Amino acid sequence: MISDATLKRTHNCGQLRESDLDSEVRLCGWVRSYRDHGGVIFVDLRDRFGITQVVFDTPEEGDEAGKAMYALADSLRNEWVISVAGLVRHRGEDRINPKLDTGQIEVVSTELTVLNESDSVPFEPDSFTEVAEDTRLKYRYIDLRRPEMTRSMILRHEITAAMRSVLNEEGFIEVETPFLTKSTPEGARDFLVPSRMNQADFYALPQSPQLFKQILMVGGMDRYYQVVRCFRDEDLRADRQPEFTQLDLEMSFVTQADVMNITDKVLKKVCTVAGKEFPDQVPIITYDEAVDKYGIDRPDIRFEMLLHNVSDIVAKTDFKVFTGAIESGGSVKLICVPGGAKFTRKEIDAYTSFVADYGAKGLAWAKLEDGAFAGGVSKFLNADVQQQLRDAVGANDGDILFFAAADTDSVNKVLAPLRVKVAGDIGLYEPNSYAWCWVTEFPLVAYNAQQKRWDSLHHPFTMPSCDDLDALMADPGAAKSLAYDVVCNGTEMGGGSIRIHDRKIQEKVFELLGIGTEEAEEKFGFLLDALRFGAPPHGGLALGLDRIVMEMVSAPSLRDVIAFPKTQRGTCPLTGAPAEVDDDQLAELDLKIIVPHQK
RNA sequence: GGGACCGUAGCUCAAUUUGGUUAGAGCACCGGACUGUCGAUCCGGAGGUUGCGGGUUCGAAUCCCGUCGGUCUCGCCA
Repeated sequence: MISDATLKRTHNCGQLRESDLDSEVRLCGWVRSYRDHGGVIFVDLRDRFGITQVVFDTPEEGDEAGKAMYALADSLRNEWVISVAGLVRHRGEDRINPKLDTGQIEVVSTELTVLNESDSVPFEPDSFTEVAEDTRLKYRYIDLRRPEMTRSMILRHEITAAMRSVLNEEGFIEVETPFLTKSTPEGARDFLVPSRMNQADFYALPQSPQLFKQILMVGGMDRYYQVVRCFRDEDLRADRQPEFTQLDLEMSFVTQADVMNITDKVLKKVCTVAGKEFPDQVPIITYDEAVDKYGIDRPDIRFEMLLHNVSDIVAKTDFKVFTGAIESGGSVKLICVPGGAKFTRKEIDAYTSFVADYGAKGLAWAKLEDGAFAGGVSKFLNADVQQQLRDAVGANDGDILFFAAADTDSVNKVLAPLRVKVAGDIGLYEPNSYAWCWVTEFPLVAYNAQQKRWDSLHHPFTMPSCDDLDALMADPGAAKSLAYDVVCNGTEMGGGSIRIHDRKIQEKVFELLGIGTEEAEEKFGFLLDALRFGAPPHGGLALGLDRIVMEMVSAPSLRDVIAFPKTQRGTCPLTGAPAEVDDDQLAELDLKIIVPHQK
C-alpha cells in the first residue's frame, strides 16, 4: 500500500534551482538512468517537466534506515517509478551539468519509495536511438516519454490553447457538431458506421463540419469555432492521417479579408507560442500567379527559382518535344538552377527519374558554360534562342536549365515538385525558416475530363466572385471564387471561403456541378432549407492543426505530433485496430461478412 | 491499384555485393567491481525460427518465387 504522503510532490522534476537550496522536497518520476559508483548512487529522475539528479550517499555507520534505503536504491532499474524525499543541495561548481535546467542542484535522498517496477523496456526512451516506427507505435506509452515526443505533445497543447484564446477574445464560441452524421457523395470516401436502430442505414463520420457550421451561422451563432476531428477514408501519407484535427471556424457578416485577418491573428499567436517568426503582412498571391510562377496552388516562397514559360521562344526550334507540345496547345516551361551546371550526369539522371514519378517522359536540360549552352538539348537551341532564353530567365554561366514540355497542367505538375526538390538539395533556403502566404482568387470549378463534368475546386458551397449567374453558366472555367488558402513552406495549412447564403445561387451552382434538383434535395436539402430562412452572409476557414504543429517542430511525419496515430495501412499497432468483431455484434447490426478476409 | 526501399538478439545495426567454420558489435538485460557520475566506467555472462512459406544447392541471412509487415511515393485525398 502506497502511503498518501509519498504522492504529495512539492516540485516537478524540471523545477528546482539554486534558489531552492536546503529545501526539503519530494519528487516523483521515472528512473531515466542510475549510476552506481559503489559508494554513491546517482539517479536521473524524469517526468514531463524535466530531469533532476537524485543522490544516495553511503549511509553512516549504524544508520539502519539509511542502509535499507541505500540497498533499495541499489536495486533500482530504468523506468521504475519512484517517490523521493530529500534535501536540495548544490552540486559544487565543477559538477554542474549544463545540459539540465536543474543541473546546478541535486536532491540528496532521505526517503525512497518504489511506486512501481518496470520490466526492461523494449527500447530506451532517450534521444539517441532511432527506433522503428511500428515498434514506437506498439509501445507508444514508452515512446511518449522521449523528450521529442513530450515536447511535441506539450507544444500541440499550447498551440491549441493559443488558438482558443485568440478566438475567445475575438468573440467566438466553441460549438460541437455531430460525429455520427450523414454521408456526403462529394469529396473523400466516408467512414461508415452502421445504425443498429435503423436497419441497413449508415451514419458517416464527418469529413469536416462544413454544413453544420454554415447552419450554425443561420442559427445566429455569429462566430463559431471548434477544434474538431475530421475523418477521410483515403490512402495515407506522411502528412495524411485518416483522422486529423482542424481548427474550424465560421463568421457571419464578414468579407474574405475579415476571415484572413482573424486567421493571421491566430497564426501569429501560434507562431509566437512556438517561438517562430510570423510576418506582419502575409503576402497574398493569386491562384493564377501561383500556378504560373510556382506551378502549384501552394507555393513554397522561401526561395525564388521560379518557373518561366518559354513557349514563345522555343516554338521556333526544331526540337519536336518542344514544338509538339506547343502545337497541341501545351507549353514549355523551365526552371533555372543557379550553380546547377556542376550537376553530374548521375545527379541529372536522378532528377530525371524523380520527375518520372510525376508523369514526365523525360527531363530536358542544358548547362550554361563559357557563354554558351552545353549538353542535353543544347544542340536544338541556336545562338539566338539561347540568348533569348538567357534574357528571359536571367540565367548565368554555371546555371542549368531544366525544361518540361507537355500540356500546361502536366508541365506544372512536374516542375513544381522538381523546383522544391532541387532547392532543398542545393540549399536554396534556410531549413528552419518559415514563409507564409495566402493564395486567393481560386477558380470556382475545374473541368473533370474523365467524368466530363465541372467539379468544385473548393467545395460546392463556395461563393462565386461574380454576380452574373448567366456569365457563370456560359463560361464556368473562367469564374473565380471567394476562396482562399493559407500556405506555409509549400504546405497547405488551411483553407476557406465565403459561402453561398442565397438559395438561388446555391441551386445554380449545383446545376453547374451536375447535381440535379432531386439529388440536391436528397443530399443537401437540409442546407437548402436553412438558406430559405434568413441565412446571413458568412464565411470561414479551417486550419490543419496537425500539419501546423508538424511544421512548427519540423517533424518529418504527422505521426510525430499525434499521440496515437495510424500506420500507413490505417492500423494501430497499440490496440490492434481495426479488428474483426463477434458474429453477435454483426447480427445485431443486420450485417454479414460476405468475403472473410485472410489472416 | 502502381512504383521504390526495408525486415538479422529486447532496441539500433554489421555480415547479403562474391552462397562456405560456431551469424558479430553497441545499448538494454543478469552477475561482479568502483565514493562524484550525468548517454558513467571496468570485468564477466546470458540472449538468434536471420518476418513467414516454398524452391535452387553438397551447403542459404545471402540466390529465386510467393506471402506478411513497415516506410516513402504516384493515383486518390471536393
